[in-house]
Amino acid sequence: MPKATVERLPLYLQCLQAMGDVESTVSSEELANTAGVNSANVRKDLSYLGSHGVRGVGYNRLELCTQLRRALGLIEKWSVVIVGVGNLGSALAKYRGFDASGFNVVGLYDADPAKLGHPVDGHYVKSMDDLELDIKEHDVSMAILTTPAAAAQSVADLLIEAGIRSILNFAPSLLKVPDEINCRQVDLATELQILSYYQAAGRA
Amino acid sequence: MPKATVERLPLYLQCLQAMGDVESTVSSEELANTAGVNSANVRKDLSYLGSHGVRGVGYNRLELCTQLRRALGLIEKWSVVIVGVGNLGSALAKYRGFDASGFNVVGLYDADPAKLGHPVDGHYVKSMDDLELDIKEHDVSMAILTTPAAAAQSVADLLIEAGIRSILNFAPSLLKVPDEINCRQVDLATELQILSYYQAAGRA
DNA sequence: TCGGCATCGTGATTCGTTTCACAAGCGAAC
DNA sequence: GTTCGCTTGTGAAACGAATCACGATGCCGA
Ligand SMILES: NC(=O)c1ccc[n+]([C@@H]2O[C@H](COP(=O)([O-])OP(=O)(O)OC[C@H]3O[C@@H](n4cnc5c(N)ncnc54)[C@H](O)[C@@H]3O)[C@@H](O)[C@H]2O)c1
Ligand SMILES: NC(=O)c1ccc[n+]([C@@H]2O[C@H](COP(=O)([O-])OP(=O)(O)OC[C@H]3O[C@@H](n4cnc5c(N)ncnc54)[C@H](O)[C@@H]3O)[C@@H](O)[C@H]2O)c1
Repeated sequence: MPKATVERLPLYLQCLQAMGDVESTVSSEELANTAGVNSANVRKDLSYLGSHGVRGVGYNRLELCTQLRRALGLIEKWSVVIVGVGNLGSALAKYRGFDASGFNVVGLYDADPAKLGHPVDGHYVKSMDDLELDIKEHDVSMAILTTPAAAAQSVADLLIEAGIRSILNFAPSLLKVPDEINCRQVDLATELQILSYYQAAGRA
Repeated sequence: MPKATVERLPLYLQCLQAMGDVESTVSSEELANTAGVNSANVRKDLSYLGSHGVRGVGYNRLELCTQLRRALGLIEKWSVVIVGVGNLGSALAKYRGFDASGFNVVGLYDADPAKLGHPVDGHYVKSMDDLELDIKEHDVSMAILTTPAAAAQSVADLLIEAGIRSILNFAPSLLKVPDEINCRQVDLATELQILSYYQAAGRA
């Protein structure tokens, strides 16, 4: 499946869920409008799911949701750990929306002894020493990385060593990871800088 | 300038800054390696800056930084407001890294009366009623939106009405904005779902 | 001063993605 | 049962971006 398609699937899912239960069927045109893309693009994307829409009618909304979830691997619930329980890490830990999307935060870890045992949203912050065993024991394969940039690479190495297969990294630091490890970078400063470009350019 | 290029410029800037002051000159190959892209791609990107590297030598690191900042519109410092001072909003408010990237948080706003006047990192949370005047008075043109999804669109309308030209939206809700408004979406659940796809697929 | 080497800048090429356009298919109405 | 209108699925075309390949060019050492 094309990379570009994969990156749109969550968007479709979100749009479909936001539609409420009123509509039982949805056309590519309709979905395209709410998602802000071209309707042919929607149809081509959905065709990769082996999805069978009904000509003249559209797609069954609930069935399509299920197919999207299956394609995204969201049928099973993923266990996730958060490493680096500072400002951002605790905000993420408190976020209720992950559950709804198919993820379950099972542990918070920090290197700072002052933070250990401190409760954050029902979880107690644990030591980095517990990380490896917890990951192996609970078969955790995803991690959210919110340490300072300087620590990010070494923590990532640790996580991979412990068996983590996917990392969502918020530290502004490019991680060097093996090919078989999935890694995505979320960089807020970068986003603002891109906005800055367009705003500065638009004014010129 | 191609969209794809614009989205890489902040990355280059970040890499160059991370190199420390040791190197005064850097080749496209070197930058490409640290940024994880192809060196021809780097050269083509930089050529849009009218940047003049020196054949046989490379680019002057500091000069290149300056050119990148200029191209991104980071010579001037942008004032930013944060609307929705909950978990995520306060984490962002406390973040020190924005200053370094060329942004200055000048105000925090929330609709919840219980939050008003509460101090977050030197700023007092203000009422939504103050928003419009503050934006106009201080010539603020960028906003970070961290309200619940249900409120996002109406808050965005308000911001645009008040004169905001760029919005960084964290709420999982597609904003409908006029063409001349720059808007970027950061959706953490989406990121995790994309990771989920690759992890589930890789295992198959 | 000159030659060789490293690296840039960029036309040509390849690749992936988006968009177009339309035949095929389905349901509803009569 | 037949017609009509709507929507899908998909080949073909257009587009944009990444990569290749190499000529042009500046530096440095002999
Ligand atoms: N806070 C934001 O809004 C924001 C915005 C953009 C980017 N970021 C990035 O996200 C990361 C976290 O930001 P923050 O504001 O939460 O910082 P923070 O300093 O509040 O939190 C970092 C946490 O990581 C822990 N830590 C440090 N080294 C560690 C290690 N080796 N192993 C485990 N834990 C370790 C610290 O004890 C601390 O609790 C940073 O890289 C920052 O650049 C944050
Ligand atoms: N916290 C996270 O880690 C996280 C992760 C992913 C996405 N998000 C999204 O970011 C947004 C904020 O998340 P959060 O966890 O900080 O939520 P939160 O509930 O802690 O904070 C939301 C804040 O917005 C304020 N608010 C509500 N309506 C408002 C309005 N009309 N005008 C101004 N302010 C208003 C509330 O008073 C509250 O302070 C949500 O849309 C959430 O889906 C958050």
